[in-house]
Amino acid sequence: MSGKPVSRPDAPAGGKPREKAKQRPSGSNFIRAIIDADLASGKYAARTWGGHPGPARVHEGAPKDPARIRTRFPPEPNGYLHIGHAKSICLNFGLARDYGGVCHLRFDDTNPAKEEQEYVDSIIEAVRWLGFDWGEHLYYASDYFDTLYEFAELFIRHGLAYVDSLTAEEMRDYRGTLFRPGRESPYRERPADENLALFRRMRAGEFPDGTHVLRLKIDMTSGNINLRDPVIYRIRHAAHHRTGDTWCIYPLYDYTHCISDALENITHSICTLEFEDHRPLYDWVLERLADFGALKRPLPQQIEFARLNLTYVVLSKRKLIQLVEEGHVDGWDDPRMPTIAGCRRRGYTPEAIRLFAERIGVAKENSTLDISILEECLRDDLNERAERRIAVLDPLRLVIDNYPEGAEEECRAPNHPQKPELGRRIVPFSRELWIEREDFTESPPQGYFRLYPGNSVRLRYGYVVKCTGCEKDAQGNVIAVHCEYAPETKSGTPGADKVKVKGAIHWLSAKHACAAEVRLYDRLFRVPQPGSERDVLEDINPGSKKIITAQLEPALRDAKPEERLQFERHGYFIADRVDSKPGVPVFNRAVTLRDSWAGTA
RNA sequence: UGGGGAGUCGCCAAGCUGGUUAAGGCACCGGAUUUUGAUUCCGGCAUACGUGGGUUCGAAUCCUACCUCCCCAGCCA
Repeated sequence: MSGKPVSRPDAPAGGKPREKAKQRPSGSNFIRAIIDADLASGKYAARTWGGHPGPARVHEGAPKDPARIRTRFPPEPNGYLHIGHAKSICLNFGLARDYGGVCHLRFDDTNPAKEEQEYVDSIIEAVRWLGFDWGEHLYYASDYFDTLYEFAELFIRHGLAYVDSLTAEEMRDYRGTLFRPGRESPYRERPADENLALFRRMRAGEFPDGTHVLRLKIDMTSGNINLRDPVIYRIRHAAHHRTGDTWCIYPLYDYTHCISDALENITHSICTLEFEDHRPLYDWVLERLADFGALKRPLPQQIEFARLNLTYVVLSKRKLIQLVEEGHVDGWDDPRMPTIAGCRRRGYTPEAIRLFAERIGVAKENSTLDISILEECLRDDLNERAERRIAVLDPLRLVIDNYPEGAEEECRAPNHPQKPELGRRIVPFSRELWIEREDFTESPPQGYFRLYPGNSVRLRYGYVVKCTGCEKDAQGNVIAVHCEYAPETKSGTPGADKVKVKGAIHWLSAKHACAAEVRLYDRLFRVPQPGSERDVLEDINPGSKKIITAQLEPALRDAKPEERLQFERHGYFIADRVDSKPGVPVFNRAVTLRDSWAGTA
């Protein structure tokens, strides 16, 4: 697989003069500090077993080398992955890579009502596309249903779990509030054998949904509500995408996740901040199981970090689903969507997303990053790699009056200005060209150095031309610009540079150019915090997608699907992987070039 | 009226076993190169670490009080 490691930021990349001060671990973060300490203390050195030694069978995929650092990325297959998940993926897989460990991909599929195979498939594709490889370590929480069940009986036998028959509403009432302790359920003191019998009947399908649950017996007065006898099993007569109708009781997250981690010998279980309150429960379950002899120490430890927030996008699953289902976007992979699939189709590279994850760091402070940081990462990556091409997005006819009619010639344009090894291609030149409408004006603003009557510019890779005037239609719209060229200024010929001009514009021979569909994408939302002031739908940017017919240079006709190119002076574009046909590419604009000229727009 | 977290430059983020000129990135501002107003390059950019006290020769780092923000009352994850 293409698990090409991203170079660490503190790895001297090309000997840049960055190591002037004393070398600091710029990639350091609090999680690495924890791992470093665990490694230094030899916490995992003694681990030699290949799975838990409890009453349940050892999971067949149990890691063979448990002493290594082991992380996991544990999505619930109930939606598409987005850029926020990418942060977690890069973190978990990155840690494993840097510490010579492994990272598991585990589907947290304990709620059959929400989960689907389609999501499993899309998640696998997304993680792979990002460039990460879990090797043999693809797991499902549902792989552990048998073990989880056996452990539950263990809790019951030890008097630490009981079947509660309160209704959901009653249970909420008994739970208390944030400020008031809860009360114990009247069913709390059911004898173990009765609980066991009831639990088995729950499993056997004798009860309808919602009639009973299995709860851990911890502390109804705890200030931490997660410890007020959390429910660990509920009855759900629903088919599961993997286990079908085998089960009608399903374990809940808090109970499942920690045990799954332990069964896989995860060393560091990294999750987001909102689970901080759950850590005591995570530890409680595992400690008891270790006490029972069902698990061995050292146990995995949960570590929380701040999830990613980005301006101008929404990342909540609910809102994303709404955008798709109500048709505000063209599906999960709409190039304006912050999903991994959307980023891919927009033209993002896995490298750019990994670079982004590296740049933003990891900490526990809630923060919102500006989307421009992501965009800049794409530019950084594509600037290096994307070949340059010419496209005129808003064509205006330019006639070179002193150029022979019917004549044509070839101009050579390098594929990359800094990388001659990438070669060059031919761009035909003739008397009538397409130029960008915004590259001509009759009344130039201060500092404008493109075409206007009397001014000269260089036609990139071609000649210097001097504007002589323009033609207008009845409404006064400019329909053609006229100019005269200086034959001695052709690029690549001796003395071509003698004439100095400030501006250089791109152009295409009208006769040779081909028309193509180009989609200009902009931010999906027009405000930094969509939905914060009004309904999120009202914050949608009505101009987030513009479809135009642009003129392309001949070489662009053969662009392969997903080929990424820079359209000079415009930005980076990708040949759409879905809609491009052989010889008829359709391009998506991934991101514009930076433009420091204030006169633009 | 409970429990759990976080506050370092415009945005992220190191440092936090006390002693550094308080890393780095992004943004921004200069200037140089440039046939992309791109890229690249060079330079600048926190006497300041939520606030007030305290300990100390010395505190972003320790103590203390306070302020602000975030999360938690699913048989979701």
